[in-house]
Amino acid sequence: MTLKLRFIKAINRTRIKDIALKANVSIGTVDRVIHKRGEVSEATRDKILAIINEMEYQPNILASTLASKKTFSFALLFPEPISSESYWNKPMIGVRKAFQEIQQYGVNINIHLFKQTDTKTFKREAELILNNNPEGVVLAPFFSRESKEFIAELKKRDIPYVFIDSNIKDSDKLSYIGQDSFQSGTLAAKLLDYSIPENATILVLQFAKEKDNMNHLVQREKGFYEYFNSSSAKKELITLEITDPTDITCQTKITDLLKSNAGIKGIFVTNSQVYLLARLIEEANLSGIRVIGHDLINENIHFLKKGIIDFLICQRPEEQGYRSIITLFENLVLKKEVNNENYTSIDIITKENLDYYK
Amino acid sequence: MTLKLRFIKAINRTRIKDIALKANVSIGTVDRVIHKRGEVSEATRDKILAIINEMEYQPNILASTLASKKTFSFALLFPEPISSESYWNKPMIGVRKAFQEIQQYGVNINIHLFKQTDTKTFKREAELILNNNPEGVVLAPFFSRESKEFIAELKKRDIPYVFIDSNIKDSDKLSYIGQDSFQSGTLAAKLLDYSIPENATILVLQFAKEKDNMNHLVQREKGFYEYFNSSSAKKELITLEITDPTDITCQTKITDLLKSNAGIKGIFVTNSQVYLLARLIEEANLSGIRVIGHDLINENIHFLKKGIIDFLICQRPEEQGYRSIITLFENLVLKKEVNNENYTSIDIITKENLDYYK
DNA sequence: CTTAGTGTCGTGTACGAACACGGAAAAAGT
DNA sequence: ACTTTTTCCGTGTTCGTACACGACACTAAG
Repeated sequence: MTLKLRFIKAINRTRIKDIALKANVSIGTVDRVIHKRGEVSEATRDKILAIINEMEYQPNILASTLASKKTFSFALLFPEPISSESYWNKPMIGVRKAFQEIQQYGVNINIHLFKQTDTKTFKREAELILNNNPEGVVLAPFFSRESKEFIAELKKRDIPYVFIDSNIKDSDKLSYIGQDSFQSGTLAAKLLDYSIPENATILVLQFAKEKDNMNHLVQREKGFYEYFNSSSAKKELITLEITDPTDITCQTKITDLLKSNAGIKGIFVTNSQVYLLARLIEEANLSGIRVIGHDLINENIHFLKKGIIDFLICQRPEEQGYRSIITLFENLVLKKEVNNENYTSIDIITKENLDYYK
Repeated sequence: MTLKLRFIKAINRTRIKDIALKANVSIGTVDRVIHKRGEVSEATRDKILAIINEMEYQPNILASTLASKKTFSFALLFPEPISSESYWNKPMIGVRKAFQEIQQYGVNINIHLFKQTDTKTFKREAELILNNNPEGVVLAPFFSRESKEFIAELKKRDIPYVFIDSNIKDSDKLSYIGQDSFQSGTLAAKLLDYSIPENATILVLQFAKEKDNMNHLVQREKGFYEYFNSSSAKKELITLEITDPTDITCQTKITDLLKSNAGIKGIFVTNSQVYLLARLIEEANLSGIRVIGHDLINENIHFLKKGIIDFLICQRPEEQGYRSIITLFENLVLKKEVNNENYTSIDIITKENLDYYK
């Protein structure tokens, strides 16, 4: 049995000439119709359009971008990574990969970084971007108010923008690339619920220092509680907020709680700093506690392999970076329709499947 | 703060002319060197190569494929899907997506399907492929002996081939795209181990009728047992092989076992037909049993949503199909190096994160 | 010394689309 | 009726690369 996918190139090759011939006009005229450059009488335009339609003509993008000297400039507005191990390095990897693939098409990418603790740097970089007048923008709308000002200006200039990591509703965005934090919280809840005995206690740990994605943390927590509210699972929940996880008094506070309350069989850390907790557990030599946290960063991987962290819930930051650029590319260069919302998968990672998420 | 990714197009534009000028030769000569077409004296060739190297010249693939009238023909050799819901439809989706993206580059894809129950159809289709003399081949080496004959011939003709779904070791393949079945079994074991109380019993169900991926099933089972052998988990395991899951006597056999043995708190089905078991559980109105199976097919999704199936372990068949084609493309058209082994991630899917795996 | 053969290399055209330029025809102004 | 403006359309060149064709020099055979 043999199937074939229909192949266009050979047909496409002299397509425009064919159209011109059929319509009894010159190639230039067909050209003007395709590019909506006016300067064509309605009668001939309609005739040509009909023929184009009938022949199912599709332009050859290779030749098109080759001939048009037009170059596209994309701007990126990301938080500056705190360290070389930090979360925001990962989307950048995807961005670079995307760049490698599409630079042939004349796409240029300018990267702008702002400090997560300083709205002024955000404003300054946003203005720099506007000065460059790029064809498209990818931004992490970290500061809500400043982001809204920025996208208002982008909208005025008809520059499409893609949100990454967090979303702003009702904003005429081209697309949103990111994860559903609420569901990721619910998922964490289910895993913990399944993993520990009935009537055990769960500790929810909120490390609040790293302001990275504040909104996400809240959503995750909400999702987590929502699971236990709406299910029949009998678990007791304790919440603990640690403002400075590197502070020793805070650390002993956690250790003391764990030692004094033997009923705690599961711990949920709402952000990527679960490795700090894992370190405490290791030092205190505690066992029998299921630990779940977020993000595939090296410190976490270390404790996942050791078996101290049981589950990591991850988004795919590299893929998000990649997709954000590709989305702009598809819309602007290839002139395709793109999805308005693009949730990346919520991955569950354990020691066993870790190797296959790289 | 502003970073820039280096942008090549503007430089590339007149690159070849520059090289020709610097080497004091004609464009045609530079051309011959780049395409290794001989016909160039060693002295000039070395001189040109040095300059090319120094200038870090990279050809513009757009222009290249545009100019070369060469078309690439890829052949696919897949098992025929048993039904429209069957597993082997999914890689095809990815193949079609890849085709959409790369047909611009002059790539044509011929799809050949064989019957999973009939080695003769495999041989016949393999021969049809050889007659077409394609530039590259993607195959699922379903029948070991026949596959080896086939790839021996491909090797003789210097046609690169990519394995999908299962692998043949030491075969000079261009790449393998698929999952690690053993690890997926280990992962299933861990999830079940975590999800049920100590000292409970686990039932391993082997539906053997669908011969789909026999080797995979064995590997999965091995991985599953390996987990319990090497860990301190105290669980009793029962294995049951069902030759015909649609047969009523077999079905009652399962139901009776579950009813009589209340210690069974977890069930592992080694293939995608876990929905058959779920149906039985629903009909018998049993509860408190954790069920884990494989593959994101519609029937399984149905019971996952209902909460009867707790976990599905999935490979990404669409991505596998997509990647297999893209790998050939990158190697043959873009002349890139490609990975020799390409394990796709082993995803854990629950009711909670289901929506983000599409 | 001529001629055929071989090894080198330069020139010209093509791939499919984009767009500038300028010419012809039609419409508007004087 | 003649000029000017506007509308419409054909021609020619370009993008960066591939490759056919033929030119030229050099060697070996006659």
